[in-house]
Amino acid sequence: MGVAERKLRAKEEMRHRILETARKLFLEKGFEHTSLRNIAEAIEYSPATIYLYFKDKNELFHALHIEGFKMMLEYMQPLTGIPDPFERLVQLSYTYIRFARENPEFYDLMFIMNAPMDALESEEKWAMGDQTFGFVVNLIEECQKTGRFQGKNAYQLAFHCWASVHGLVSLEIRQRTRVCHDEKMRACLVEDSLAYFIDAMSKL
Amino acid sequence: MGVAERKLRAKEEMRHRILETARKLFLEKGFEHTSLRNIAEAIEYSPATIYLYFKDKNELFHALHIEGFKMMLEYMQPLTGIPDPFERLVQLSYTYIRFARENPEFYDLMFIMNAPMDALESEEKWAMGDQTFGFVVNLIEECQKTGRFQGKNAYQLAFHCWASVHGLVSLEIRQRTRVCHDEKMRACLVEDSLAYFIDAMSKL
DNA sequence: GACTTTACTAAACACTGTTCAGTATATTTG
DNA sequence: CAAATATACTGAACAGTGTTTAGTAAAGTC
Repeated sequence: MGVAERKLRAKEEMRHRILETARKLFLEKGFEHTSLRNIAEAIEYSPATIYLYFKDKNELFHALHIEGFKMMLEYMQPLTGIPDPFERLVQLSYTYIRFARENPEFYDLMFIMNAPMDALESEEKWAMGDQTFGFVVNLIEECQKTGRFQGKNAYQLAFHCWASVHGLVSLEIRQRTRVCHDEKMRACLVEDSLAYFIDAMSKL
Repeated sequence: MGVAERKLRAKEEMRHRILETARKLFLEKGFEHTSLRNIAEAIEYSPATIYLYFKDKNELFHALHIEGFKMMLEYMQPLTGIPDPFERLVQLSYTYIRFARENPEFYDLMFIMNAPMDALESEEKWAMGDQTFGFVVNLIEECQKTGRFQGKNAYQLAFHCWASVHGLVSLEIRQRTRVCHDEKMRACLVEDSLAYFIDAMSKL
């Protein structure tokens, strides 16, 4: 019964091809300016075909949402080599910002846009986000083992870290750093603010 | 020549009417789900009429963008009564969060969405944002007069404050606080994180 | 009363996401 | 092998979007 398997493989391949093309177009022209018809044209199929592989545009978004988290986890991988957990936390902040800057469209999709959140009612879909957040929680807990952050809730503190760095990154991505007219200062606005945050964490 | 004046008044009134209706619909159904045709129908005019008063949808957005900042400044007004500048800064954070929670659609438009930013190439359009940001910068400078934040750049520090609070608020608005499954903890995630921030500022 | 300006609109254009009847091909069955 | 069925795909349509333009009817000016 090799036929059924071949068909299944072809089906998955097609799904993959749609996803690859979607990602390419999204990164080229941004999410707002990429339509299903654009993607369909790129893969040389009719728009209706996409609906045979994805429920709707949101499901396509969500698939990329997951891809984004996988990418981010790859960014985080090298950090496991750093022995001191607090230094690992510091480097995590830098890596997070680097990920956001190198993949602004993905960052947008993962943490700013609300479109892919609509479909995220079912629990299991949160798996990737949970895993990434869990990464931070673990890090905080390891810091606590070395005597840091005593008596603090690890989840609470992880959220605090996330929000602090996200605040910087999201303002930059959405061009709100322009309130600072001095171009030289604007260039290091995020870095300097991050330094304040890290300093505060070290004193916590 | 009262005719020209009356016409001008009527023109402004119409502009106002469109804006009021747009705001009402935006707040009712959200930005994504409000079209120019919806607005046109509500004011009982043709969609094309709106284009006689606003260059395009972005200009309409931008007008509401300004309204949002005016609202926000009103929220901030009572704070001037607080004598201690640091306490004023603390209360500013609370007020900022309250504004965001009471007017999530406006907050979205002002600080998260990128649609209205497209049109914001010309300098003068930044006036309202500048004024609000200036409010924070002044506050930091007043704190410095009482001995706080010595040797720090006021603009830099103001951005840090803004980003810290924005990080919290934007994650909440875009439903990313859901990574925390414990409902009880989720309820005070933002407040507790803000407490960390304020504590850090007091020690700076 | 004729001329011009103003305010407005119907209709179209080029898009968007989405659905569905229909078709051509591939596979299974008698 | 031929007939029946299942699969993969599409053209065309639907209902919506922002935007433009030609044309109209009323108001104001001379």
